[in-house]
Amino acid sequence: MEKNLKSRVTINRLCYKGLDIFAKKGYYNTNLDDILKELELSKGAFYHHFKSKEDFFIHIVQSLIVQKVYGLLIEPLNTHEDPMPVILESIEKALEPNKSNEMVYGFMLADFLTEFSKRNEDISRYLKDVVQMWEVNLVSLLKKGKVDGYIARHLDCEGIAAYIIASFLGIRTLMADKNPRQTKYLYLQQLKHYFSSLKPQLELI
Amino acid sequence: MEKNLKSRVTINRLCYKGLDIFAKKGYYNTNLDDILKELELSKGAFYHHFKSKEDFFIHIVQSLIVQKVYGLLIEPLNTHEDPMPVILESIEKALEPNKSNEMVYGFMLADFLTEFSKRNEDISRYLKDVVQMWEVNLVSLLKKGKVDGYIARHLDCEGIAAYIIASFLGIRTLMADKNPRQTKYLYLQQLKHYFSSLKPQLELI
DNA sequence: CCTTAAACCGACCCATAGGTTTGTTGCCTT
DNA sequence: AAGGCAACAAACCTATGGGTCGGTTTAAGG
Repeated sequence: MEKNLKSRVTINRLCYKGLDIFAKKGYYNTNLDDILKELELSKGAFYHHFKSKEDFFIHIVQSLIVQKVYGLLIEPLNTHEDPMPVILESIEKALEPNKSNEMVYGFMLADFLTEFSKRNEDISRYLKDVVQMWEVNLVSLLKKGKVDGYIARHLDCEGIAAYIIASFLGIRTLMADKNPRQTKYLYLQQLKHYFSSLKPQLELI
Repeated sequence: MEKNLKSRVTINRLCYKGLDIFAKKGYYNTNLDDILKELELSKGAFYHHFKSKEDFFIHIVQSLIVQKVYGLLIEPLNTHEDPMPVILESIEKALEPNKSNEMVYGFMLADFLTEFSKRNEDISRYLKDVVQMWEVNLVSLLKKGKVDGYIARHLDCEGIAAYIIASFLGIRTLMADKNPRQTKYLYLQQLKHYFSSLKPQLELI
């Protein structure tokens, strides 16, 4: 195989498998051999492509995680309809278990955020950037929704966005145990209910 | 000093300082020497009182954390008034930074839950028990609130409780960065708003 | 071909941190 | 007062895991 191509293939295999295992077991609870063994690669191969475990993970964040969050939570927001059902649907999709690989229950931003928040400020920053990207887009959509008459005028869009994000990050903690399907269902029901309370009271106009 | 008393004093000092540092830096990012150095104690002292680091933490959970959660989030629920302001106030208190020691922003159940969820099933179980204790009491109070006419009849108390807990666990992740006071304020505003949407619609009766 | 460098191998290094062991101090009982 | 055991000190052991380094294979170019 062509050198350059082979290199990219190896890097890709490392990143996907890395994210898979990191998401399942956590970053600090995963050692490189866990990943390398499954791919039948050696330490030498790894350190030829990445300068450290940390560098490796940052690469994963910037390629795979950003892309995942963007596809699941941000890109769908690009709409001109009522924002609330759109947000609801995107969150529902993001909480679905992923069939293609065995990644458990959607994605893992919340877990990584907590795992790194006290241990690695650099990685934390990258992860927070991803969340902020989501937040900015949420706020923007909510404000548009306000203008379009889908959301009551007196409400605070930053607050709503923070609340949505908080509940989303938190529900993944609860889904880790218990009946995840059930928990997810209960959560979405309440989110929907909360959303409906944000509508303008038409009779007051 | 009397032997038995001295023993209990040392155990107490270890637990308080341990929880303090664990909460700040995380369990796995804290080594025993970090704790022992500050207390001017030795490994020998530690392993005289606890059989392992894990055993130590479980002891902390069962004594300090349970007590903290109980005092902040459960005991206040023991009321006959409108449940919603009571819940709101308890959460507000729990998110307050602790002045007496330097423990940052209330308590740390969410952080520990995530930290252990993929690394130590035993400890996870103890922590989940604490959350469940909260949940049970929340549900119970909500149901009473329904009977007393503070909450609309058609609503699902389990769902509401799960939603409250999820948003509470998640907001701590957001408070770790950004402006914590501001984030907390925004969150409480929205929680209040969500609560107000749970009231029965009087005119429909 | 035959050199060169990228891609990779795998043994090795070494810092970290949980846990052990041996020894010392001092209260408490008899 | 003397033995004994609880409470601690501190040197030591050892597994783990990130990172290194010299060597080997393989593809690209002259």
